[in-house]
Amino acid sequence: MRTPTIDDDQLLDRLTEVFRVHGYEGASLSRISEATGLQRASLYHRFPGGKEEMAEAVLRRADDWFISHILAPLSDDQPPSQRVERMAKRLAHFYDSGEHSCLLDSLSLGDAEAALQCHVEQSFTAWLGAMTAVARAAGATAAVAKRQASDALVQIQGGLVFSRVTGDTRPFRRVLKNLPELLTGAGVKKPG
Amino acid sequence: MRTPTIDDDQLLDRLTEVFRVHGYEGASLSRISEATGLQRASLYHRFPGGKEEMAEAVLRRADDWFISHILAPLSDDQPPSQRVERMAKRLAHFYDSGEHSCLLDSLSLGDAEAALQCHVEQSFTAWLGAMTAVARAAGATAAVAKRQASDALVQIQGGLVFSRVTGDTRPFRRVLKNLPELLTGAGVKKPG
DNA sequence: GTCTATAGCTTGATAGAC
DNA sequence: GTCTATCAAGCTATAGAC
Repeated sequence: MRTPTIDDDQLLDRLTEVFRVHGYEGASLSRISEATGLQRASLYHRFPGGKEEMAEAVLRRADDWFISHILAPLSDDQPPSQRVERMAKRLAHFYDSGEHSCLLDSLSLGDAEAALQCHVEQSFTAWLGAMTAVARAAGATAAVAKRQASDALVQIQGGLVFSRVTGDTRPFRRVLKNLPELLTGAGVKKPG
Repeated sequence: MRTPTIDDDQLLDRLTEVFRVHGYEGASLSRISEATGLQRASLYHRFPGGKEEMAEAVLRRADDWFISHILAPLSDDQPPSQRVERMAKRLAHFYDSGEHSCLLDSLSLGDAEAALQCHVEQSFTAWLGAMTAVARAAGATAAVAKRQASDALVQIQGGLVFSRVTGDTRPFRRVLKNLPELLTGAGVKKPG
């Protein structure tokens, strides 16, 4: 390389934030260039497919992180309620306690390319499936588990919308706290 | 007028849909022109302030409808649970059972003008206030009522996001059905 | 692997005819 | 009150130097 440059991880971090905050259409190359410190042509060197490839790369990496840190631990051998508690804790980190909106939500609005929208839907479905499985493991029937998982995703996404519009993250944090009960029927264990 | 033209109500209908589906940035004048059948210059004749004035007009009309049809009836003299049931029924119509996303959500993303974002937040707050009041009327303390209203709004918005991403409107419809219990503690009355 | 420069198109907005 | 024609600015994308 000729001059020092930003590494892939940092680059994807910055890209993720731009897409998350501005959505697909709002994430203009000017904004991306400003956020990453790279000129247009450099961005096209890293992502020959242009803006859509950038969004796909961002989604793919978010998926990887989400699957390994949040979904996979949902099916280990601990008690279901503890698995959900851990998911809630990691979701709190992932969304910065509600300060961050959801990339899937941002990219689902409006006019992202069809392939992107499809990817978003699949990520959503994977999340739903993992939560359904843990609800089943906690003893729910298939139908009830599916309903509980949908309700959980509804409340998580709604909490994030609420935070974005009002700036008040308390409802989102309340949702996370109530996730174990919602998904496994297990109330929070009070010591003593 | 020289030639027949679209009336204000129809025009605002079309505009509302474009902003709802595409968000503020995605609602380009080309799309608006196509959706309304009016050329750019004609749109500027109706809305001298341009795109921002169009969005403001759309928001203002949505507010009017929402306040008179949904919020005002929340504070009449019927039993609280019946007021909420009526709100749920009208929300089902307003959002076409979840097929329509929320204008407030769409306009809150990304880079709508600051004045718009402020308007969106105020509409959200008015809705919260009306639901808080009906929860109080049902006997909740101020703190509990506020929490219930926030939870209701979280679930409504989350249900709409869920519908938009997955195309499955069932969770949203379930949210509406459960609103009376959530806001007033009244289960659905089973006849007999 | 970055940069400058620019092509070609779309955007939001205006001017002026009818 | 609509239209055609146009503007300057912004957009995505590319060419080519270093």
